[in-house]
Amino acid sequence: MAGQPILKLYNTLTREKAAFTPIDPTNVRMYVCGPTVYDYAHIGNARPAIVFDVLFRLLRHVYGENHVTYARNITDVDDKINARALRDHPGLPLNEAIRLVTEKTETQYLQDAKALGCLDPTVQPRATENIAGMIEIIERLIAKGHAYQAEGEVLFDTRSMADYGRLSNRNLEDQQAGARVAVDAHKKNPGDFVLWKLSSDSEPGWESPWGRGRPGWHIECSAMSERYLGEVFDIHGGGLDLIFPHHENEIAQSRCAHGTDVMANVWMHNGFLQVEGRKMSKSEGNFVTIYELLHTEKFGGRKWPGEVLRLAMLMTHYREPIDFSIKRLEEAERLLAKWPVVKESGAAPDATVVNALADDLNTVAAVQALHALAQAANAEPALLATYAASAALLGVRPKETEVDEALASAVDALVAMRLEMLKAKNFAEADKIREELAAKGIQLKDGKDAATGERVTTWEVKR
RNA sequence: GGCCUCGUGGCGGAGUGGUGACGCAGAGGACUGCAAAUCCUUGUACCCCGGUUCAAUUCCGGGCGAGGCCUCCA
Repeated sequence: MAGQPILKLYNTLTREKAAFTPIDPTNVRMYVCGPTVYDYAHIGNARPAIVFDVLFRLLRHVYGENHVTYARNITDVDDKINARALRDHPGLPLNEAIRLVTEKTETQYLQDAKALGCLDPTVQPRATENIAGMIEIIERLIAKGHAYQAEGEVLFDTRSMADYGRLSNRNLEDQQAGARVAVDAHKKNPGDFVLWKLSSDSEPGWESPWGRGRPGWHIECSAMSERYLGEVFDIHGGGLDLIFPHHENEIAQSRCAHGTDVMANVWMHNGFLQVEGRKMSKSEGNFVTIYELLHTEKFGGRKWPGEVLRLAMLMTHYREPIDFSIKRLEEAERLLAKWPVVKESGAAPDATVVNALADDLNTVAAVQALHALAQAANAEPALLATYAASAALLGVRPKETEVDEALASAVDALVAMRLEMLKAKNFAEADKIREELAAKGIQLKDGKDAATGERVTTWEVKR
């Protein structure tokens, strides 16, 4: 990896930024908590998808495309899913209703992620396909004295782990001091959490040594990360809100089951977003899904391309709060309008862009550097290859398809016709052509030939 | 109540103990038949109150404001 930048990442575990050293440079492993598939993903859900997609791209650049494993789970067992299934498909058997909900939601999520320019993770495991692995971990935890059965549940015994709470910087005493921890009589300690709970006949369930039941919330990630990334891996990511209890409890389960000092070396958490200066919530009436932004006119009275949403997200550092606003989206769109659409070139990306990203994913600086590069490339086409490779690191401006040849020659013909009309000072007809093309999303750009002073017209497809 | 984050111009955002990065928008100009695109020029800011200091936006303390977690919400 000679000549590659030193990658620095902020680690929630240590609360500082440090140089990143992979356990195995030929297989860098990252796990990110994915969606629970019971409803459309909202714009807040888009943030980790985009942020960790950029990290995935950067890791692939630094360590090689085939030397990074990125796992993002699909949580398809959850009581919210059950509730949604009962609500939406009351006539169907529960299992079938659940399947309808999870399949539909998962498909939508994958479409959303694609529209946002995210690469597919290496693996996208489903919770329901990893129940056996979960049961195995729970058995190990019981055998080692870290879990116990009580009233139809298997619970993790938080007191059995000396340094429980390290990630979130909490101790059990503080938890008890606050009066908001649910106290259940059957728990040994208020902070103990469910690993397995029995299901009634009307609830989905799997056979286990403790009876027919279903897993607790956190255990799926322990099982799936172990299966695909091993007992200890490099990076674990997710939203800020997952630090406690989700990630704390994942760590407790995995470390106690495996007897390791850490679960993942680096823990990364993206900040939250607000919408137009207020927190996003259904009661505020500013709750907006990715689907609505892409396909409806709910936000700002118009649709927004996924690429605009993506860039708007990357204009702020991932750990900072974002105020998601129309103004912000408009700025992102204006920037993109100045950036050429290009095919990946295979050239080396710009060092300024790479170094910015290598510094704890400083997408702000990277966007600025890319903007400067785009401007330069507009003036000097030789720079386009570098620009293309740099844009690809951020996942913007990809040319998916070749320009339609028929369209191109048709437009060229109209442009030539317009120039003739202009020579004849037939402005009305000439402007009509310009307007008609604009209505089709084709922007004409008049310039002047430096040598002859004659009008030269170029064009590009805006949307 | 406990733990944690943030507060720079209209907006997005750097940064520093002592000359107001940069981008977007705005304004003015060039170009144009008119526009768009492009190019040039340009104004406006460091939440409040103390303290340290020759000097604080930058360091320390206290407020205020926004937000997160402690309630299976990214």
